[in-house]
Amino acid sequence: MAKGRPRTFDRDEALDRATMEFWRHGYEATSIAGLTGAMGINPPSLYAAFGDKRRLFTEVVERYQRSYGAFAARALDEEPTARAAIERVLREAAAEYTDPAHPWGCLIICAAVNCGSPDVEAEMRGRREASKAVIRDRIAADLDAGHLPAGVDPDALATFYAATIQGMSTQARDGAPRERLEAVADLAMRAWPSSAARPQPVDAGPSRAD
Amino acid sequence: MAKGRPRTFDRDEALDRATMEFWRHGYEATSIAGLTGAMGINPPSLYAAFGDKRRLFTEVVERYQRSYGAFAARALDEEPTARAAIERVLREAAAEYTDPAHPWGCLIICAAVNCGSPDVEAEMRGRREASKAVIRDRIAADLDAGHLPAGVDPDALATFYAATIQGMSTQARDGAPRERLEAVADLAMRAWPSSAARPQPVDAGPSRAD
DNA sequence: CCTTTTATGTAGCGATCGATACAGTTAAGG
DNA sequence: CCTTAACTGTATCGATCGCTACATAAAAGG
Repeated sequence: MAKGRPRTFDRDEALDRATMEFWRHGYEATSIAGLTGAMGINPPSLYAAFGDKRRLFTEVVERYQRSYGAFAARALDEEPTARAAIERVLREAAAEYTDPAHPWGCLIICAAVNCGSPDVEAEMRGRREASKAVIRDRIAADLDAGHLPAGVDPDALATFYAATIQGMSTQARDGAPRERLEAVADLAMRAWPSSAARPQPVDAGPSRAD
Repeated sequence: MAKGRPRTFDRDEALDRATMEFWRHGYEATSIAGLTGAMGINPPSLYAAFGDKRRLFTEVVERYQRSYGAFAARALDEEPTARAAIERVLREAAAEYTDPAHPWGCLIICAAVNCGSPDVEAEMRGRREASKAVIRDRIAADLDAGHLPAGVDPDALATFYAATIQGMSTQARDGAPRERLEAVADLAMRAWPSSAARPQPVDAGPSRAD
């Protein structure tokens, strides 16, 4: 089928290596030399297989969303209520953002903060806004179904939990361990509308899972 | 007194211009050409007055903490309780991070996320950790004074509010307006330990100021 | 005046940036 | 076998990076 000389490297593995580089250093601070070094290939192979740095980054980000970043959409889709869904998102984020198997924090949140290229910045901002919209819609659906008190503002609540997730990502980047992020998740869930109506035990640190 | 030729530009104003550049683009993405262009001077004047890019950035950051970033330490010092202090910090952050007079978000949080230089990253992380420690100490002081229920974990609570502030910074960067950040602040305050014991009215969106 | 000291503008340093030209290599189709 | 097409390694390209040498300009001290 394929005519010419076949490539001598595994495309998916090269993408994984590139993902780690972008995840660690961000879009701009990751150089072609750094990428080719990590991927074990030479520049012409990179450009032949992935187009250019910009397109490689987009492919990395889309791949990231389908793997590492899929837990949020999955929880929002599978859990029976918005509250359970968001609680699960926060708990899984605490685990995911501190996983020693890869760089800490979220690539979508971290990788294009200090970016000279406005369109890369805009693309990532668009993805963050899209994720926030999914949260908002899930809350709005529960509100329409009567699972939430009337008067709740889905936009405000979605912004709060989006901000919580982004703050957890920053904390993870700064070295906060999983248990501490889980404590953040617990505290954030106390802002949930219905929870104000029924008293809760005072926070006594993260719930131990062992 | 001063011997040689006096400089023809205002050092403080040049620092302000440099601050805006670093604030907008971050440490690495801000070039010497961009800095000198914004400051209205030539490279030799920059190096004579500020040392190099690294030292100029540190001076910018210290100046930032004494001006734009001083509201947090001020609130934590002036308010009678940790709760009032943190609530004020969040409210002032909502205003500060969305002020149209300067770039959105917090320079300490934003400016060295994608950074090839580990020591710049470490310096900024150190400043974030120091700010979090101030919050923790304020909470611990209230706990010791009996203003908070026993069992409260000052570290967990401080991490939560630090994450909230960092999330608000990211939301501001992404264009969230002040009122939405104030709604985030209101929701975050519902995680305050003592608030769980007394029911609160359900969130009905940001409190209108008009 | 003249010397000393500092700031300024021009012009360019070596290094690195993202991206390629080119020749050589390895496969499939005929 | 021969042509065609694709991939690979070397060796760059022009542009930009942070930074500075150098000559000139403008002040104070003598």
